[in-house]
Amino acid sequence: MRSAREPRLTAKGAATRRRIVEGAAAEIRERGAAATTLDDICARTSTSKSQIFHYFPDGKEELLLAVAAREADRVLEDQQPHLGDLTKWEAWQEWRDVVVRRYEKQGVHCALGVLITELGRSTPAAQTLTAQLVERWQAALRTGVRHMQDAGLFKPELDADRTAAALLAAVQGGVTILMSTGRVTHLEAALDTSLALLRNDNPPP
Amino acid sequence: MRSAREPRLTAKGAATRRRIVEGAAAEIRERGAAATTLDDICARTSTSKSQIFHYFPDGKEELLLAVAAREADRVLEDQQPHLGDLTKWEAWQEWRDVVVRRYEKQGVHCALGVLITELGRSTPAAQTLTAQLVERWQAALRTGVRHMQDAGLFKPELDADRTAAALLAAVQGGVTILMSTGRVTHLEAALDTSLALLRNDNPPP
DNA sequence: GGTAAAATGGACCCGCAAGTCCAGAAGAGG
DNA sequence: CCTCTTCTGGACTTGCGGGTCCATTTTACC
Repeated sequence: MRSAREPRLTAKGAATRRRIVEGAAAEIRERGAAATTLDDICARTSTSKSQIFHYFPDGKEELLLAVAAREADRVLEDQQPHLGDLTKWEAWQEWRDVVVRRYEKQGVHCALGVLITELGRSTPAAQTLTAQLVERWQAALRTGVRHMQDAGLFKPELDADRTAAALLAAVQGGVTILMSTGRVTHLEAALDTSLALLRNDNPPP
Repeated sequence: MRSAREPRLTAKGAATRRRIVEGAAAEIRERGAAATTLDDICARTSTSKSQIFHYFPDGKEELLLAVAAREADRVLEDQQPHLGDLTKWEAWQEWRDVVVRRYEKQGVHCALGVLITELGRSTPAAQTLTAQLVERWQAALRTGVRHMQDAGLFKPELDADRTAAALLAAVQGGVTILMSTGRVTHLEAALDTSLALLRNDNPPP
């Protein structure tokens, strides 16, 4: 992905760049993307604005995009290994628990949620990023649904893609409400209800 | 709700105030709350900043809050009469259709979604407003679930509040993904899946 | 019609935050 | 060591946007 025309980074440079992205992510989690200034990020990361523009020539937008990309990866990583191995009931339950715990712990401080909603609509690059995250996440769930169908644990008539979409929406809705109200109950209810559907539709043995 | 200490509004004044709120809502729908400036609103509504501060002495925050309150009411109104009369299967289906159509039409331009996510976390007043909307919406759904239980159409063991929470999360998640991607498929999948659960759990006649 | 309150226009102020610049320090590589 | 590149600090510029002020017009009401 990295263009060959960019200046090569030395070890120190790469470390600084990483520090900036980390610090920016933390700041955004705490205060929101719009409320986070470059000076805040400089203060937190012990850098100066010249570094920010050195590593992110297009300024704030480029930095925010880098943060968003990193957080998107992290969202999926944090659900592993369960998300990649949804082959039996226990795995689904564990996945559900991991998701709930992750967001319960993060509470209202969800950098990705902030970025999607504050920056998602504004730039095409951010929209693409969001769309890719949705697609990757949904694909993992879809694969899980298919595994269960192959194992005879989910009804074969089930539309795997649609089911994955519904699960993803359940998570997303629960998280959105969590971010607004600070309560994790909706996320739990949404996930449990969705999983209950799959259980009750369980084909007879 | 209106304090007695505020200056009394004349007919013209009330009209101007309304115009400002409408214009602000429209602008926010199109560009987001953070990107909307008071000058934008002035230009669109043919007013000057002095009027904004005349009608909203606390400035932008107060105006945004007024917009959010109005949009919150509107969200619920737009779901009527179906949301208030969820007493049979057809009503649920009609409600589902209304919700999908409403957001399909609005597309990514959801002022409330924007406000909840961009302003919800920042101020206590906004958080309260959001919490109230969630509670009112969920209460309506909960009442519907109870009606169905009383009529023997939903299982009596169902937790009405939890079910309502799951439905609300489904809508919210679908809308969030709609706002990010422009596609209504997740909203449909989430709602249909949730309703299917209730149908399949249908107690035997 | 007179007067007090409300409504309006628009110039103005001010601070903040994004972005620029350049000089100098720290590394890499021979 | 010499030199070229990368990295860093921090002062500076600039524009934008929220908020203020006051003079003027319009409306309400007796």
